[in-house]
Amino acid sequence: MSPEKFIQTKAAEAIKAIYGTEVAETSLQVSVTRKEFEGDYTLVTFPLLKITRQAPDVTGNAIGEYLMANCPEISAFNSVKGFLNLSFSPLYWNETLRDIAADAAYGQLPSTGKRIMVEFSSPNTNKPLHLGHIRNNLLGDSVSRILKACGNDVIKATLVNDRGVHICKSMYAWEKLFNGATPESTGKKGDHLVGDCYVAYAKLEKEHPEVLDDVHKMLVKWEEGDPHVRKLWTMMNGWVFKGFDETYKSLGISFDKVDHESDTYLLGKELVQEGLRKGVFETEPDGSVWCDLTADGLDRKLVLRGDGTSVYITQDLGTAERRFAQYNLDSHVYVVGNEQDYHFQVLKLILGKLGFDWASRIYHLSYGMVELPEGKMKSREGTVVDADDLIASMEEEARRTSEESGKLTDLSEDEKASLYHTIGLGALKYFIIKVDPKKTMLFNPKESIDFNGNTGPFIQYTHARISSILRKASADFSSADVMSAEPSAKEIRLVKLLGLFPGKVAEAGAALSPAVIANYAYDLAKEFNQYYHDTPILKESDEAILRYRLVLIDAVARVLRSAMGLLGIDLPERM
RNA sequence: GGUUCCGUAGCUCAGCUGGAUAGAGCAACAGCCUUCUAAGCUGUGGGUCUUGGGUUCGAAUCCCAACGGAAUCACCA
Repeated sequence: MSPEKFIQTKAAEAIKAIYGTEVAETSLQVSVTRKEFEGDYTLVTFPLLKITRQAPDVTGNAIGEYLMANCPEISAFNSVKGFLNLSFSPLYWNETLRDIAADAAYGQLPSTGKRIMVEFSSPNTNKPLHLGHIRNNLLGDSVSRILKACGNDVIKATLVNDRGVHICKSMYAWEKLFNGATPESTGKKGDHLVGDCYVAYAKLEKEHPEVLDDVHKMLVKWEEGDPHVRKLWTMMNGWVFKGFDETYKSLGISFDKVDHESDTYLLGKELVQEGLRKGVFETEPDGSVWCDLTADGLDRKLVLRGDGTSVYITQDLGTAERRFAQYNLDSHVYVVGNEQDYHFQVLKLILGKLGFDWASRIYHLSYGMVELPEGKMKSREGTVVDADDLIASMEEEARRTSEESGKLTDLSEDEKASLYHTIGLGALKYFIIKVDPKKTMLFNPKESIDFNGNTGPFIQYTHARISSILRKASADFSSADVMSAEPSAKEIRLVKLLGLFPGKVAEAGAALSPAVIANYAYDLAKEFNQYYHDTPILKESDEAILRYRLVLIDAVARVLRSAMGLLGIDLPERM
């Protein structure tokens, strides 16, 4: 039971005993006591004054005394204005630490029996991944891990946008301008080569607008299955997939289910027919089909063109229906930028009108754009921050910092390279994920991502410190008894923070916000560093105290690993 | 113009399911390495929480309005 819940339960008892009034436990407000005051948790008594009809102090003291007398876990209290500050006894914190230490899966919440699909990444195959995609990928990957930790069965899915006019543009430019260049012949990563084609096309179209007609003809040929166009398409997409695989691997991201739009773009047409039968949609004289959403405060939305071909939302309707049926989903999270807020609003509405009860369990994790100091990133103006370049520069930064410290000279080159990757990626991931997803965030390429302060490497470093102590510790603490310990104030603060972890996991899952976990991990690491600074852990002659400390810092390391693991960030043993 | 989101220290961000004197990091300045890893720790300065109303014992937090910024309202995806 969490400390908050414990106090709520006991305080409700107290109020019933003293004032004879039943209050709902959940209506009692309990928060962590502010640093300036004595105590661990605080019951806000202002709202109770109507019941007690007494001054705040009197009310606080009355409840405090009852709790002191009836709960061995409560060791002290003080009442300041409308705040009743309660201190837990060492017994309580020792129990908490013991339970955490004994729970190998601490932070993993009980199964909900629910299955959730998380769709993210969903790249276009006409250009390499950039910083905006990184935010999407990291959010999707992390939310998937968090929802899993919340006890759900999670399916990570992506829908590769591998067809359409934009893809044909790259193909057209390659045929006209690239003289048969291949990734092998140029030494370029496939996705970058195709990206170059796309940029070259944009330039070409500016000078010769008529080429767009040729591109449209190419798209028609693709749809007809023209062997030449299909062959070109398969080859160039192959290059891109290979490039993407490398980037995904480097980011540590994978999918359980990969859909391709070339397979799904015809889905949804039957749903349109069904919608017409149900009277949800209406046909215009030109044969186009619409959904009237004006009653919902939106516009009319096209769902099928006059020529019978699909639009974007048609296949999204169809894909959603297929996925819910095929995987028996309880809900579906789409990680897509906030520029598509309107699209998902419409998607949910239409699915609801079609009678799918799961429409209300579609969540759009809408995240803000990553902007540069000059403003938005634009592919055509060459102002995008390339994902591969960024990862490489982070690794380089990690190498520089590490070599300056000179601590790791005994590692092999492979071990070093792997470590720099871990640290560089940790810096990058944490930098992006610590920000509330829905906020637009700023990235300044001129100031490289920091390795000091509230950063990934700070937390990694904290873990490396703990690992170092545990390596040096000779005492065996695996079966240490912590129940008789008398923890210091700093130690209690650490235990208290450790106790918050499962609640943070639940909170992050409910809000679909990995930032909650990132901020928690930082708080814990910061608290540990303070403890580390003024407590020489190993220089303790009392074996019992030493073992208590080792159990404590081992638990801190474990929770840091779990928390950062939810963000997809590895913590090294040394750095 | 309609809708949605955002506005907190010089900069980047927490806090937002209402609670005590609004917190971190970076940058600046001043300290701490013969002591378990200084990617660390301690301290100083820095705020009309965009503005104005309202609800409340109590508002950065909830409601309304204004201002500023972003996105969107495609037979693009």
